[in-house]
Amino acid sequence: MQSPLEIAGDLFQFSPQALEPGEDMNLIASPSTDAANEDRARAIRDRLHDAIVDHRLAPGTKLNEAEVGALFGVSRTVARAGLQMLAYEGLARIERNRGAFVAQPSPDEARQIFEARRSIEPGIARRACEQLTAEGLETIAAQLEAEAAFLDRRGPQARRAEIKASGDFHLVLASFAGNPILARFLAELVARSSLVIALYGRSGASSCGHTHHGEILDALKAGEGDEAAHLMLRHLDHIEADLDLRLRGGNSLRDAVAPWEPSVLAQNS
Amino acid sequence: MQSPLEIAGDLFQFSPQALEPGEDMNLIASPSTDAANEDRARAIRDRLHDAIVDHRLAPGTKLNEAEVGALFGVSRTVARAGLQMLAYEGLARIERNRGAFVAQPSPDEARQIFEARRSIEPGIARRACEQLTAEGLETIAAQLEAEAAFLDRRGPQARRAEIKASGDFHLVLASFAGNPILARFLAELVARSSLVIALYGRSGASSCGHTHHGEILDALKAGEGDEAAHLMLRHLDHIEADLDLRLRGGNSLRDAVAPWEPSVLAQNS
DNA sequence: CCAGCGGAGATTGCATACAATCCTAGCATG
DNA sequence: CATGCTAGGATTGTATGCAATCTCCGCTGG
Repeated sequence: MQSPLEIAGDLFQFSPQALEPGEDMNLIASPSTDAANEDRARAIRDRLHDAIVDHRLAPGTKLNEAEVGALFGVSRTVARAGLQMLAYEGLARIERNRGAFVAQPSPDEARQIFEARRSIEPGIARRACEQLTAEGLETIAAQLEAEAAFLDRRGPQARRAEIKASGDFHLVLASFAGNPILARFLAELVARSSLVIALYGRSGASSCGHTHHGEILDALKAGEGDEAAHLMLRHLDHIEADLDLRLRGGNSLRDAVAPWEPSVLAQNS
Repeated sequence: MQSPLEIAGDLFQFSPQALEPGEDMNLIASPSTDAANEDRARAIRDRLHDAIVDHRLAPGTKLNEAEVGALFGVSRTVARAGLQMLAYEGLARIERNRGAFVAQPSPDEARQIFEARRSIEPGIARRACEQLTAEGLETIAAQLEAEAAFLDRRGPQARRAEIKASGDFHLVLASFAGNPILARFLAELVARSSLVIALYGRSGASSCGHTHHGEILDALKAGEGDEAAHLMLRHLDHIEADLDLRLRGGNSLRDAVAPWEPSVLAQNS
């Protein structure tokens, strides 16, 4: 029997970007950076992050410390650190004495995620518009093309790549707003949105999303920040409207009885 | 020689809330929650978090794993996990093979922090206004009184408590906006703001801040969400205007030469 | 047939040990 | 005096071991 992790692990091996048309303009990524230089926990987090965002790891999947460690050739200590990072970003949930699982955002959480995006992303679009250079516009346009390239393809691989590219559009845009902190918040929200879509997505909203992205880019080109912000808001509304957030029968009883969302507000002492 | 950590540790001992007038309505806090129930890493994070926000731990302070572990009676493993949490929230910075330090936000980061707050906090105020109940208003009013109580006192202890209470006002308000995710973002920003004030704060802006808080509460009482949002924006502008963000001579050459802000955008793979 | 129980196996929580790296101080050398 | 070099100690990075907890499955008794 092959574990879900190994399946996702396979995809790690023959580099997924081999099938990505325009993978190299992915600015958010650390191109040749020393990112994985010698931070193995972060490398694990990055791989799992991508696997989750790509829907190669389904919500609820158990992330076994020993297994993760074995997959990446490190001890449980390092694997654990990577999993804790994921948990902090809301992509995984760690239950004491039970381990880590890919997060399963509740409908409520899903609404919160999109509300948060509506709160910050129009402002990001507006600011990006103000500070955007010619090359910045090119970068965004390139990202859009990469996205488009996947629309014409068939198969689950292309679908996954399309979802990721669609999210990356938002991240690339945010990277030009000149505020790394907001960009990080958005990165978290986009990643979690991917989980939400995996759980509650209905149609291929992505295609509509792509046209929206094109319109936003046009507004940016025209230097119309307010219009870009407005379009972004509409775009987010549209994505959320395409979700089916009715509480469907939970898979496990444990989850149904779980007291609340795992202590999101228990922040301060 | 007594280490900075021990000094802060002393304050841990004779519970600082002993001198807080209205400490028990601190809703963000987990009152009797099982928070520290059996998550010792989180407990450490909470204590250090408070110590940093209270300015008991100065920016740049070394956070030695062994020392932290000894202070809390746990092994380095657990201490390390707590420090990693702090790092993820931007309250600490971890350098490979060098360890953890209380973060020292650069002027640029400081601007980003306040820009981010301006991005999300007016919306929070507006939403809180919509959803606010009578008891919610009371809770906020109580927080405001607690804040006021510190204004009349002298001494560094009261000053610290005042700063913390001032931040808590924003957090309590956010807790009524019905979006734990945004509340968590804001909690991070408020905590980092405290660091910024420690580094670049000029006057006792807090007193002005308190009158602003009062005006915001009035707007909330009147149900005028837009006014509350506007006041919030002005309030944030005011706080930031009271900072001296001129690049003052860096303490250490190492920091001055440090390549960039430690990989905030190196998020995705 | 089903609820209750118990023990084996699996998995996590944590402490500790060792290796790798860094920092410091002292000495030598120009 | 300034610079370079080299132990030695201190600190972090990682693996591993053990105890605590959970999960699962078969058993018993009703």
